[in-house]
This record gives sequence, structure tokens and C-alpha cells, in this order.
Amino acid sequence: MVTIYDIARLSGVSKSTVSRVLNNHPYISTENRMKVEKVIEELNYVPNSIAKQFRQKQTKCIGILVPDLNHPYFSQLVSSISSECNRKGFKTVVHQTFSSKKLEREVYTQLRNKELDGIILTSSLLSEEEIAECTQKNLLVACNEDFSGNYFDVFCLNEENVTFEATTYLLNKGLTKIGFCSDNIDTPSQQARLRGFILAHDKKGLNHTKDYIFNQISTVENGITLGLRLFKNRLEIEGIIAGSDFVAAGLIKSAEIHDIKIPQDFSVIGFDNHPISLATTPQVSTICNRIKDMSNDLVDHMANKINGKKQIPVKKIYNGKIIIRESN
Amino acid sequence: MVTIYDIARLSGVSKSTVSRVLNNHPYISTENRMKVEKVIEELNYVPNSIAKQFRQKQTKCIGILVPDLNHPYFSQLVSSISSECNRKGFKTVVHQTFSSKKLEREVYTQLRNKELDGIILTSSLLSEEEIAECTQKNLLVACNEDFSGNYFDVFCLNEENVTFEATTYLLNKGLTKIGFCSDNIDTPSQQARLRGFILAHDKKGLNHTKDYIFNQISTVENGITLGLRLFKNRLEIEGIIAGSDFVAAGLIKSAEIHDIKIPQDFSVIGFDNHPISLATTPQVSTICNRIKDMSNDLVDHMANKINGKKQIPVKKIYNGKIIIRESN
DNA sequence: ATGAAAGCGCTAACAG
DNA sequence: CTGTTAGCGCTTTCAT
Repeated sequence: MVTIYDIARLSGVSKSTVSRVLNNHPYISTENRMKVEKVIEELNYVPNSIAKQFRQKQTKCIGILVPDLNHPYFSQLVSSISSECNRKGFKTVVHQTFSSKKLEREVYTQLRNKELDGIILTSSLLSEEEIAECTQKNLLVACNEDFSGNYFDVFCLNEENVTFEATTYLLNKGLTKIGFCSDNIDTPSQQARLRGFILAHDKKGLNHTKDYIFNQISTVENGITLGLRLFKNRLEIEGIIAGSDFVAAGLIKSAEIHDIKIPQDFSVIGFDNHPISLATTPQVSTICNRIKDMSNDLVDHMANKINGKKQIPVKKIYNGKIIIRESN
Repeated sequence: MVTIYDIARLSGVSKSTVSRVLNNHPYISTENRMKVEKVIEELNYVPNSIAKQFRQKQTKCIGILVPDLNHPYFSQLVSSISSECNRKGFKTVVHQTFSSKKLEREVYTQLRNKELDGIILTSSLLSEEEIAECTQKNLLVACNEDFSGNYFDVFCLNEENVTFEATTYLLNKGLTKIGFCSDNIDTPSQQARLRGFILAHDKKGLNHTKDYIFNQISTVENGITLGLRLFKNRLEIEGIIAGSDFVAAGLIKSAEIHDIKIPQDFSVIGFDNHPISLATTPQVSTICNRIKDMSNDLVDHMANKINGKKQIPVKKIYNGKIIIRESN
């Protein structure tokens, strides 16, 4: 392996000078710079970046903690975060937890071991307190998940508000028996949605039906199966906040099979404004998220922190928006 | 920062002994082992993994090169590869190229700089020769992309065969004007599909229509737009190998809008057996891939190579399968 | 079974 | 503008 020392020897300067050339320091004689660059070229020298990292105590790696990449929302979020990080000179290490607390804790250990400069959390099954304890003084920022902001910085959608609005929208249409789907009800973001759902009922003096709150519903298949259950037994449920466009698509397909007319007999509102919402008949009314804005702000903030720029604590909340199409 | 030296000092042994305890070496007195472990516990010591990497010249990081994570096929592929890598003790660094040759080359530079122990390539716009030149003697394995296998190991679907079969299936039904969609026609896998498409025509003594080969078609929206073009002008095209279930869904939606009956007036075959293929009406006939098998074999192979086990060169080809549903 | 010592490749005071 | 020097935290011979 060619090292900085070989370059120094062959170009008749010291290691420091080579290092300076490599790092674009000012104040180097053009003569020496050229000699060094020539030898670098000749020997096809590539700097050993681990040695550099070791010296500087930085990995230039940011971890992204995500439940599952094989998911229309999270793959989009990670795509956006990752490319922003790359643009700012950081590599991104993806860690899927598959909703395992154990795997999640292991990633925090990597952070403590300095294998990562920081972690971006997109979803968690642990409490803020436990996360803070696991990560200690190391850098962690939450994106997407609605934490308090007392333990680490947070960038998230106003899930509660937007679900409140969507629910109110259905309620205003005169529906009274509305369902609610979530993928994992134990996460802060889903809890926030549920609060919005319930609050909308409260504000109208109505009660929500506990039996119509469904958990672990996240895919097209889940939507189809749920629809089967709902429509076959001709339940009195009149509409649903589906929590995802994929679930909405499944419900719509299921309704068609059971000859339930949407939106006449049943209303559906999806989430995320995923292209699939355009492909169904009727097209899915949905809620658009703010992935791009969130990830840009977040990565900017994170990069500044890593580079030692003082940042004030933030909890930044983004407003989603309802997009009314044909399914309600 | 607590170091191995602090532990040594406080437990009255040498650095070497501490290192041995840390690495589970045999032949350490239980007495010393316990002393060391006690101090480690007390000081809450965490080993500095960059130092370790530096020493051992390994990053334990594998790069995954992918066009775009925000994509139903690639997000699933990366999800599978990444979790396999994690299980084997490697971190995965995701790099999206967004079809930029420049970004792709940058990743190969990272490999040369030893920032990565190896790269898994899922798609490329460069030639095998150029890739081989960029990566030099470093470890790179291709997954998904149909390279020759002469320059690096390859694990891929038999794209040509399976597209041949799908095309033949339509041809056997009596269709003669069939279209072909690809997301990026310049990649080896799409070229392989195209070969299969053409070969199926050849075998029947039929000509394919060059005007019906569409490039840069990959999303629901692309499918809808393409359908618009096809159906509005009542082209004589009778069916299409859509290249992706999302495109298929868009085409089906578009057909509905223009009152084209599928499969009576028009046939569609998707690709990947994505859940969206269940949500459309009619449901999409599609081709199932072999993501799980491919990524398991691949990561196993890669891990062995990194760990110094001699591996013979491989080009492993997996057979896809047509799933006939309602759209043809 | 253990310790001393060397060194991985690089950066950054410091001195000149 | 350049060279000397020390050292980052860890592993691994080589002795003992």
C-alpha cells in the first residue's frame, strides 16, 4: 500500500508537506505542490481514509434508523435523507429494526462505539428517556417521529392536526362510525394521529368506536383483509382513516369485490399521497407529507452540529395537507 | 475518552491483557479477566472502533449501489441485502446514483480509498470494463444486473428467459402488436429483457414494432401518461410488457379512463409481483423475482470473500416465474 | 499467561 | 513556506 510517506520520500519533501497538499492548505510553494502531485499520480496513491478518520475522530458516517426499508413511506424518506447527507459529504448507514427493540438498541451501541457520527431516527419503539440513556452524549436527531423535543431535536409532521382535520372532514359529511388504522400504534407518530382522531370526535360531542381502531395494518394485503372483515359482515362502519395509501388501495379493492360503493357507502382517506393513490378507482383522497422539507432541514441541522457549529435545540413541526380526490 | 490504557492502569495489568480480554483470547487467568471486566464496567468503557478498524484495515462496511431507493423494487432489494449484511456483522452504506455516472464513479473511489470493504452493485450505467478499472483489485459483486461475470461475480435473474416467456405468452394468445417498457434501456438487465422480447417474436417469425419500445417508463404516472398516448389515439397496439407493476397499474387506470377493456382490448404484464398488482382491477399478471434467494446467496458469498475464505468465481442465475392473473 | 514495544497512516502543533 | 515530532487507540509479535 502506498502511503503518504512514500510520496514524501519520492518527491523529496516531508510527510507534512504531502499532507498539506492533500488537504489543500494555503501557503505551499507551487514547485513542491507540483512535485508531490506528480508522484501521487505516478504511484496512483489513494489516501487511507480510515487513518484519517482515526486521526480526526470522525467517521463521516450518519446512521439512519428505520423500521423497514421495504415500505413506501420509509423508502422515500430514507432516499431523501440519504441523498442530502451524501451531498454534504456524509455516508449513510442504513439500519432496519424490523420493530425489534433489541436491534434498535444495538444501533445505539454503535453510536456509543463511535462507529457513527450521529443517528437519524425515523421511528422508535423505545421511550425518549431510554433512547437518551442509550445514546448518552452522542448525537441523535429524530425525523418523522413525534417526540417531545426535551431529549433531542425533532423534525416531524403535525400528525395530530392533520388527522384531526381529515377526521373532521368525514364527520362534517355526516359520517358517525369512522375507523382508524395504524401500522404500529405504539409509536409516537401513530399516537399523535390517534389523538387527532379522537379529538375530532370530542369536538363534535361524538364518541369514537374502540372496536374500529385497527393496529398492525400497513399493506395492500392488510387493507384487503380488513375490508373482507368489514364488508362481508356488513358492519355499520361508514368510513376509515386508513393511515396509508396502500391500505386505502386494499380497502378500495375489497369494497369493489363486495359490491360496496365508494364513496357512497364507504369513505376512505389515505396517507402520504403516494402514486398508488392515483391508480385506484376511485382515486384515493389522501394527506400529503413533507418529506423533502423535513429531510433538508434535518440534515442541514445535523451537519452543522457535527461540524461543530452551535445549534439551538429545535422541535420543528411541519403541516401536512389534505388532498381530496374521489374516495370520500 | 476512556481508553484501553486507562483500563490497564486501573486494573493493574498491561494494555495487551486488556486487549486480549476484549477480544476473548484464550489463556487469560480468570483473575485478571475479572479485574479487567470490573474496571471496564466501572468506567463505562467503550472500545473505539475506528482505532480498531485502522489497525485491522477493515471497515466492516459494505456499500450498496442503487439507482434510487424510492423505488418499489430497489427498496425491497436493498432492504433484503442490508438486513442480511447486518446479520453477518457488516454495516451497509447506501449510495444512490440517480442514474448519474459521476456519482457512481465517486462510490468506486470510496472503495479504492478503503472507506468500504466491498460494494454490492444493483444497477449500473457503466460498462463492466470501466467498473473493473474503477474498482481495481477491490471487492465488488453485482446483484440484479445481468453482467457477463468475466470481471466480477454476478447474481441475477434470468431476465431474458422470463421476458421471452411472458412475450411468448401474449403472442400465443394471438396478439401481434406488443409493446415493451423499460425504466432505463441502457442497463444490462433491461437489455436482457429486450433480447427476450425480440427473441420471442423471432421464434414465431414475427416482427416487433420499434415504435412500441418505450424507455424511461417506471412509475404509475408514467404508465398513466403512456396509456393516454396509446389509447387516446386508438393505436393498434394490443398489449404491453410493462416492466414494472407500477407502470402496469398506471396503464390499467388509463385504460379505464379511455374505456379500453382489459384484457379484452388490451393486455398488460407487469414485473416483480408487487402488492400493487393485487389492488388494481383487473389484477395485474406479473413476473415474480427472486430477491430473497439472490440477496442471501450474494451476501453469504461476499462475507466469505471479505473474511478471506477462498471463493470460486460465480455467475449465478435465478429463474423468475410468470404469475397469470387477470390483465392478459 | 503476561508485558514491552513497535507500528498502522495520518494530522497538527511547534519551531524555524 | 517547510520539516520535526508526537501521538491518536488499538493489536500483535516477541520475549519472558
